[in-house]
Amino acid sequence: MLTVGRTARRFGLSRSTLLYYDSIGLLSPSGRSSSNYRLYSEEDLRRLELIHLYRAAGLPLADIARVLTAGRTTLREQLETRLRVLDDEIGKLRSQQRLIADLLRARVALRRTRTLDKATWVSILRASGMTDDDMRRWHVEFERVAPEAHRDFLESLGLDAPAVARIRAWSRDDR
Amino acid sequence: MLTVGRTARRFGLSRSTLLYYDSIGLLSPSGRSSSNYRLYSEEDLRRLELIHLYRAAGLPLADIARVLTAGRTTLREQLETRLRVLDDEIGKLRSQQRLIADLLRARVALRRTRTLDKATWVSILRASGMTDDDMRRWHVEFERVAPEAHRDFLESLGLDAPAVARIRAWSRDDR
DNA sequence: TTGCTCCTCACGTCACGTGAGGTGGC
DNA sequence: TTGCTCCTCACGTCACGTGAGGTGGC
Repeated sequence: MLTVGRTARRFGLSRSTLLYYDSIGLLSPSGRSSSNYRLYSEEDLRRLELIHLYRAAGLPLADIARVLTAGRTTLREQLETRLRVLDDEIGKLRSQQRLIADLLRARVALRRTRTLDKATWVSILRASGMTDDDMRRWHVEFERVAPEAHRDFLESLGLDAPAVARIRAWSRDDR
Repeated sequence: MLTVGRTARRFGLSRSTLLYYDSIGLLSPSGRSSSNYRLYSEEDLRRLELIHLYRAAGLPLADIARVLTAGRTTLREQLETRLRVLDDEIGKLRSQQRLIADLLRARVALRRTRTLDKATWVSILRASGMTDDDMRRWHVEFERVAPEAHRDFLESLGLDAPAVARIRAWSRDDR
């Protein structure tokens, strides 16, 4: 029977983590000492071992609780779901990386040319998740609310007068 | 001058996001209508554009606030820092993926052999970040507190009696 | 007596989302 | 009058970390 501190140290966890697990009912030590200290049994430790393992896989505590009471099928499902979520999360972080790379490169370009070019701008928007439709809506709104600023912006991208005019007309087009 | 809802829609943000930015002083609309509606000016929108961009790069709002008042050097630093943090985060998620892959493969193996083998177990522990020292400490504690369970566990990994005895002796060795 | 570990609240975190209850504008 | 948008609180989220104030054990 181990106290909180010892149990925590053995698993490389903090005491407050174990207190938290107790408070949410995920892992309540099966005993208490005469002085009301939490005492973790071998079975508690086996349970904690599993919790620790699934946490290392990034499963939320609520899912872990479910897995521990339900069977292997649930575990497999949760792990497969987590695998997909991880793919997603990594994808998002990757796009943040690409965006930052673009921004840093754009700043280098900006040092040379004093301005962003259209390709860089568009790539930045795309990297942040903007679709063609989003961009269209963005132009339309920009043109509708602040046409001068819109023109100013388009020119700042290095577009020539006809190109600016074309985009603005397209932005005013209904639908 | 745009209201909150319109501004939010234009940027694909939620109203509550803008209310939050206002509450923490990151972006306070420069005007209010007669009926106390928030009114965002063109300058506000330009500021929001930058905030949105940096958020898409994953910068925390506190850092964005700093970047907006400080200069390009700060921006560059923050972006480079963020790039390193992203490397780290992606690395962690990748190791979670590897761990899950191991767990799923282990379950397949388990279906065939009714047990985990040592290599799989060790790879799982490694994937979850355990070092040799951690493992050694783990064995020592296990042996110290629950020698029978320790033996049981070692045997469950498919180790033969001499191997189990060797590991247990090593676990009792001082230091 | 001095540390060390333990106990139980209770608040803070980060970036919002979600009501609750109520008031203007078309 | 009916929607729609707006307003200001205030609480919830996720997994803990960090005191605050106090009590056992070696």
